[in-house]
Amino acid sequence: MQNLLFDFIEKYIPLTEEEKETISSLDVFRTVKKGTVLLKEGERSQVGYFVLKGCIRTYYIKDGEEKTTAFYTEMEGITPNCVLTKEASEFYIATTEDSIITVSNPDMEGDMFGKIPKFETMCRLVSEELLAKQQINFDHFKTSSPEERYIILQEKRPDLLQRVPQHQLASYLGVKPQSLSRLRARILKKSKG
Amino acid sequence: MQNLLFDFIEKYIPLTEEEKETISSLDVFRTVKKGTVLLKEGERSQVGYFVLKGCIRTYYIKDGEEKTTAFYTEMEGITPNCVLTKEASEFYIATTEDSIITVSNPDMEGDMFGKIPKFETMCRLVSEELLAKQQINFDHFKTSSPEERYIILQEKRPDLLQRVPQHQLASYLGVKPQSLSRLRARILKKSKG
DNA sequence: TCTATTTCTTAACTTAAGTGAACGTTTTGA
DNA sequence: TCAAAACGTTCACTTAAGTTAAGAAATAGA
Repeated sequence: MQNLLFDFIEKYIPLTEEEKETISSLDVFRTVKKGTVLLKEGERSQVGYFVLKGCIRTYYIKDGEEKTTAFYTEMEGITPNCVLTKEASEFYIATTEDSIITVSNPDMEGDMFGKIPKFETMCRLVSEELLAKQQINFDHFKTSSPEERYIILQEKRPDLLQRVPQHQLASYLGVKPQSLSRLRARILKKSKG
Repeated sequence: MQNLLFDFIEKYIPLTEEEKETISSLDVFRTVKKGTVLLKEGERSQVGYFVLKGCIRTYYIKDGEEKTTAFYTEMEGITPNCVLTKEASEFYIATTEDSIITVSNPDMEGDMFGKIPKFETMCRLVSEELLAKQQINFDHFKTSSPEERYIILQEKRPDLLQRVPQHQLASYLGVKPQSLSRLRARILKKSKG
């Protein structure tokens, strides 16, 4: 499992065996059961997550309803806004499957930056890359209809359609579950002719 | 004008006079007339922008129509995805006002990281912060109606409503210009009672 | 295993956004 | 300065999403 993490890091920077030891010694791996809530609205968490296996999602509760806004699967991670702002979190984080994740906090990051300076370079590169990707994602979302978004999701992350409940997908696509059902029926009908 | 840039950087890291000299020597400031296209779809640009004064926007051309997806005003910046991926840009960047901006490329960044190591820390912090903010923004967009988005924009970035054409705002809010007109009329009617 | 709960789909109705067109206003550039 | 283009609003009509409700299917827990 550690190798998955090293592989990810080594896409950005080379690691010596010694450095791998240093990372291993941090003991960041956690096994988490499906449905576990990792962060609640209102909490002031100081930890970020990285998914090695499984899936976690972020969601809001608005007017008593869950609104799922993001899914993080293998080799994706999230540092909740509240870690940076030190304010109460606006959203929840929970696993949607039994998962293996890493849990880290700013102190550990600081440690790492001291021991492996390249590590900060990696974090910068990852952030910059995610920021740019995220912007493109948002752009596509704004310029597409729900139906187009669904079709694009089918192409880009087909696994999500299988592994995640429809009602969570719906808010991810910016519509109500009923609209997602309808929209899927519409697409199916079109493809049949 | 340079002081604006130093003030921004010093929110993240302290700068000595010598370091300020180093930054100044890079000669990154540009004065740009309203409507200037800084990046075109299909180009493989290697530069990022940071707005000191004025406003720039990113837009796509889809089905022959301009779709504006983001505005960057004072003390905001963008590194287009194509700089990182080295692929052709999907979008355009243009000024919406006469502006003063900085223009930088990865080589200059590398230079700076060598001369002022703290500079990389700042870039990491800025990216991390933007990424988290961006995520929250996207979340709010997904979980709101166009009308709610407009009202929130009125509160959060009232200047945009004044300084930017309606049809550009419309796609920024995820609707057609006609819908924005209608939606504004609807809000006005409600507030009058 | 069997029940209770959650999830997904369908349907009828309401509301709002998309579309195409018209028209007055503003901006722009020759 | 003046004509052409771009812009913003309104309207009538179409299409799709929100809402409320019901029922079937899947899931989870006792």
